Amino acid sequence: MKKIDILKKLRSSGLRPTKQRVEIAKFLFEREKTFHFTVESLNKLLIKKLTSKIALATIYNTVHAFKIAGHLSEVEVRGKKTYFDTNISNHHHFYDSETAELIDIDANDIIIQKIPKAPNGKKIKNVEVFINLKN
Amino acid sequence: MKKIDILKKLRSSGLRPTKQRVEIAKFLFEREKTFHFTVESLNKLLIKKLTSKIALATIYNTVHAFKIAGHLSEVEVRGKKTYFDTNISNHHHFYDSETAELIDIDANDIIIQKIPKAPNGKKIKNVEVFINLKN
DNA sequence: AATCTAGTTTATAATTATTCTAAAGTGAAA
DNA sequence: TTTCACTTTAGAATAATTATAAACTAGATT
Repeated sequence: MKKIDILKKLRSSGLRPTKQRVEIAKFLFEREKTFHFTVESLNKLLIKKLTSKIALATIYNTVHAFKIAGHLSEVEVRGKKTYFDTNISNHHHFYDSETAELIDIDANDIIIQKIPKAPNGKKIKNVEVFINLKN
Repeated sequence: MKKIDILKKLRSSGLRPTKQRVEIAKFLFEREKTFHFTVESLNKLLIKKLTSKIALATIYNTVHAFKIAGHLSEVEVRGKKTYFDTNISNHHHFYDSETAELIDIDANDIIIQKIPKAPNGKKIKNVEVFINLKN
């Protein structure tokens, strides 16, 4: 994803392309593979990469704004920190609690044959499968 | 579940049946249906039910001890608070984010046809399906 | 280009869930 | 009934996240 596309992405979702947002967006979206992170891990990586520091609160704000805009998804993992994923397509996860690491599973690699009806007036928003790993 | 069984349950898992543990165990396990709760919600309910207050730290300790002993399971829901479930059999959940409510899904009500192999030297510990609901 | 302004960033304080601490209390073995 | 390892307790500490409010800035308006 090129700089011009980063700007487009931000503007089209109503986010003013500030210096900080552009830096974070470049870091997150200019990559081939999907990327899993927490705000803390992202902060550390940004400190290494950038010369000027971005305030932690800004990273929280930005990640949240990207999530609202649909550019990031939040992953259903229990634990202290919240995980985010640059893969916003419908998919599933392995979770290795030893290493606190997430691995994407393509939606096509899991087929659910039988599923219950949603209760009383509710609808199914999405189905997420979690495969917890051990050694 | 009767009082004598509560005592057995505690003793057999190496937990000294103190006044507080017995009260909490009675509250949690003397019921027909499975029960979902957070430490906060449990605390509020216990305050209503009991005459003497149990320290919040004790509720944390006890719930944790019950979980280690296998009498409770911790549910994988993203969010600030940790959810526990008196249903310790292998099963799945609906999650209604509007009401922050969990509903059990019997393991037999979901059949997974295809599942990927665990990565490099890892094994599958368990598979948990989450069905997120909307209105 | 200078001005303006709503939206943004920032440092720091506040909040919230949870864990830690260490002193006082207690089940149950001897 | 004495003893002691295990528990409970109140309150402090920790850690992730959110709120605050002052300073800053992208981009529209003049």
